[in-house]
Amino acid sequence: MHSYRTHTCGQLRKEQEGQTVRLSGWVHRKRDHGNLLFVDVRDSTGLTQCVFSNESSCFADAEQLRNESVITVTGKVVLRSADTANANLPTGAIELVVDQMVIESAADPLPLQVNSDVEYPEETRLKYRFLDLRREKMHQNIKLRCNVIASLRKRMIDSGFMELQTPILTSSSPEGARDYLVPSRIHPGKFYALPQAPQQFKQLLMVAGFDKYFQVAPCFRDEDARADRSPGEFYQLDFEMAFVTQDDVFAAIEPVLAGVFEEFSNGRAVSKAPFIRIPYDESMLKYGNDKPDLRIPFEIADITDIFKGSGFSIFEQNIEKGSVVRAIPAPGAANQPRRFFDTMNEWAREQGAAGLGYIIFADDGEAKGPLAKFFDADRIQRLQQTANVKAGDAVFFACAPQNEAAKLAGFARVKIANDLDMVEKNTFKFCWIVDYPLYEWDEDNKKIDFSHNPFSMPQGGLEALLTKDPLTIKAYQYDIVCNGIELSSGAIRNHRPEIMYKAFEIAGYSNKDVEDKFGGLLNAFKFGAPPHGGSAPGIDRIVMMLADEPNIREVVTFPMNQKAQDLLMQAPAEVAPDRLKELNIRLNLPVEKKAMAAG
RNA sequence: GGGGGUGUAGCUCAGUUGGUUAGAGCGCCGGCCUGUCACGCCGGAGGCCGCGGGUUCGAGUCCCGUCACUCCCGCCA
Repeated sequence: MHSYRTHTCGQLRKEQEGQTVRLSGWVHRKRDHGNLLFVDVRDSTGLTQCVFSNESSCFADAEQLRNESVITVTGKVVLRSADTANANLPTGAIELVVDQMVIESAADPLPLQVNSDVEYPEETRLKYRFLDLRREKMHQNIKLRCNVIASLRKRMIDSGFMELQTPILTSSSPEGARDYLVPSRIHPGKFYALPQAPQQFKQLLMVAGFDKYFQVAPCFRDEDARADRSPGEFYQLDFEMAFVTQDDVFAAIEPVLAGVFEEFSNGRAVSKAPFIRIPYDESMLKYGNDKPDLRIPFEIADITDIFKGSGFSIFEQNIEKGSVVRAIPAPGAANQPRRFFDTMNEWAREQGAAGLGYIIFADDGEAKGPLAKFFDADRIQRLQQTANVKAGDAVFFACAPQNEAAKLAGFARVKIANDLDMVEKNTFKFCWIVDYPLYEWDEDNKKIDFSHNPFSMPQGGLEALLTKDPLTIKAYQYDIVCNGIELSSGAIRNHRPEIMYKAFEIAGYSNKDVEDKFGGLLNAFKFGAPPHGGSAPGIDRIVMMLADEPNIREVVTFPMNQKAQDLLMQAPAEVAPDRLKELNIRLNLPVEKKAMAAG
């Protein structure tokens, strides 16, 4: 006989009627009828109703059971009568009539209820994560995560990728985020860094001739958290391919992502490969950002020209100074109450804008609103055509310098869509954003800097770097976006040392700077490097979308809180003085922290 | 670093215009109950109303400060 169980709690059916079986699990819920007691016993696979009658020798013990205690019960599988069967439960045709019970582990009163889906504060959930993870929804999310990762792995391997590991203790990498540093004991004063991504290693693997690499890669970045961004660490499906163009990379990963989303979509629609491609500049204009939510059925348009000479002096003066005007349609909003428009204006001011002008096209086509008088028939027609609005719609105007106007219009588009409930539901809409600028103007430091990844191959190669205005050069750099969330960015890499030197020179780095910072990679490129490229979709975000969760912590087993603390394991923590001494580290804390440490 | 929101029982929340003894549901403890499956019924314990200060005859409620949590901005190529 098994010590703990012959079956799992989700397993028994009417076929097992009459068998003597043993189950182990948690007390999910107890229903005490005095001389008859029902206990739902739960494990990872499901629930089984166990019945204790007062004739059973373990009845008294069972009455004392608290929720979430762990028990092993032995008894006979009995068919439930028609009026007592539970059709909502997979095991509802039977029940276990218990004659022996062992309490494996008694539970204290609970800080959060496992058998309920009531909401608890983040803090409680994280401190008692082991209980939170027992709850139905979290349990399913984590199972989903496991299945998604297994599916990604299988699809990558079936496509000819090799899963390879790269170091966790490494050197500071060139990504833009802060590193997590690990002090070296053997080399006083020196530090390892945890990888922000295996970027240089995967490129080295290409130089090493492995052709197609992937990894479910942990990445570490010391940046502040967001709802869709774990503090500290997260996982990427990191991959890289040799001898590929941008289109080859897309063709390799699209079926993997589309396939995984199809597999776990639960009836929701998924974009078919190939995904549409939107140049960066176009995305910034039409959506106000580089992560468009294509579930929203309307786009932003530039209408700067229409305001020129309109007589609306505030906008005209700003346009003189270089501002642009962007139109954000609000389809069908003509009949919204005045409050809708006032609220949008207030919201815009909260965003730091001067406000949002608007025009309403009544059902009969008449233009209304404070700005309507500045629009003659010709302007009305141009506006309706350019912004794609008609009778019954409204349109908002954002007037500001180009980047600000784009950003405000982008936020307004999302807000309008949400407020008017126009975001298409039950669908995953993918797109690629392509043709990112290689450089951007760094206003703080008054210099040209890389806008994204310094390792991207410039479009036009060395020729472009030598002849074109740097700010007009595009890179073979791309993001994949789904429903307004950036899943990954990637690039065709710059594998030519002479192009790298030149690219860095334009951003103000000497050859020596490049050699000092990226010597390992650069050196590798001098011994026969294949052209290569790749990407790294964020796994946590993929699972978060498939689980339809608004927060990334809902799909991570043991996440840290927003302040990068692990409330369960009490990390980060102080360490013993002798450990610091061994590492040649002396603390120099700010005054108030010193006081706290001393106290 | 900055901004918004929240903070009342173990948990989820209510608490009127500032007014006497701060409530409910779940959980916990005790009692009753042989067909429940969110079992039911009766009873009980449990509160520095985040903390500090102020206004007031009187503060959970108003004001100031502070702390914690949370969301957002900065940041994250």
